Amino acid sequence: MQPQKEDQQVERFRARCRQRGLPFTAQRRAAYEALLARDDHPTAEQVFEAVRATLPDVSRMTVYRTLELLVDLGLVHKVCHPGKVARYDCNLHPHHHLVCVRCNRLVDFEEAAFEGLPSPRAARRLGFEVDDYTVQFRGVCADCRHHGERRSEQASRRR
Amino acid sequence: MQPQKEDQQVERFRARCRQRGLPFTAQRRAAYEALLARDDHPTAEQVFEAVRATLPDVSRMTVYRTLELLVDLGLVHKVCHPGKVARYDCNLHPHHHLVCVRCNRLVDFEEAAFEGLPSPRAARRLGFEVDDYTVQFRGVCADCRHHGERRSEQASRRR
DNA sequence: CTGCCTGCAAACGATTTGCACCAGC
DNA sequence: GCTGGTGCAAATCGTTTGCAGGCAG
Repeated sequence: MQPQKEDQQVERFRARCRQRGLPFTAQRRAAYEALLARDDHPTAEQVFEAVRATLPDVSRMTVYRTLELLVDLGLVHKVCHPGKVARYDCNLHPHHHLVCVRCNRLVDFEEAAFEGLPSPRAARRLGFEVDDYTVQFRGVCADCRHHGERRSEQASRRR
Repeated sequence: MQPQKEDQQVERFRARCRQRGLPFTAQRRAAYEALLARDDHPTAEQVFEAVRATLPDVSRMTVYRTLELLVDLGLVHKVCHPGKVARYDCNLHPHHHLVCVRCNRLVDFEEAAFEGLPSPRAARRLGFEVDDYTVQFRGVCADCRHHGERRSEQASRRR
């Protein structure tokens, strides 16, 4: 992600905090920046490790709470995936997922063919107000097809 | 789900166990039947409670293990959702999801408009072999729009 | 008979909660 | 100064593991 784009996003975070009357602290800034610096879907623990590089005394708890705040503010998505540890994604661009049913790996991709799907009628009927969508393709990744790899939490790696 | 359909599915489970040289036990049968009896996405704990009705001495562990076995055999899907407890789905029909970003509720729906999407080119490139897909619509459910409900594990209720 | 299954109890690991202190605004 | 944030430690809760005895094939 380009540096100026990141700054812009941090600014938006600051603004949203203001709007809600919430303090914009150094810890919050650092947590969001750490997340923006990655293009995968880190766990809270991974973000915590990254924030430590800047703020050695930060508490794991603050990172957990900040990530939830970001989700609340709509600046970050909690990734839907079959593992059990929460994973966060700062990429709000519409994009899709390949999920390996063997090892739970989750890989992003964008493809024009899946842009512009209509909002489902069922959503109206069920009272849902739809914001966006993601297509999840279930399958088996290359590694698992070759070796017989088993389920693991190493769901998403660097690109 | 119609009773004869269920029987058929249980038979398939038995056959798959045979194929793999695994015993087909009363506990395994009961766990699968309990799952088939529901049309939502129960947690292991919920399945455990249901199995108890039939087999009062069953262990929670056996249920956990059976559910994983079913996933392995491809008879059950582990649902991708933003909560932390595992949820299982015996409905292998292609269907889609509405996910509430506030309360994490997850609702199934089928709609013709989303049938027959092409297999993504990106999958080939990334070495994925795609079996099927689900479209996940992110949004806010009726309850959350009206009351200010907060995130909870009560992600999926009965239909 | 043998291997896998079962049930139990203890271990684990991610996340949450309660609380005293501190810092933005 | 007041409100909410932070960091710590303890608690929670779903899930996993190790193991002794039991059952399906």
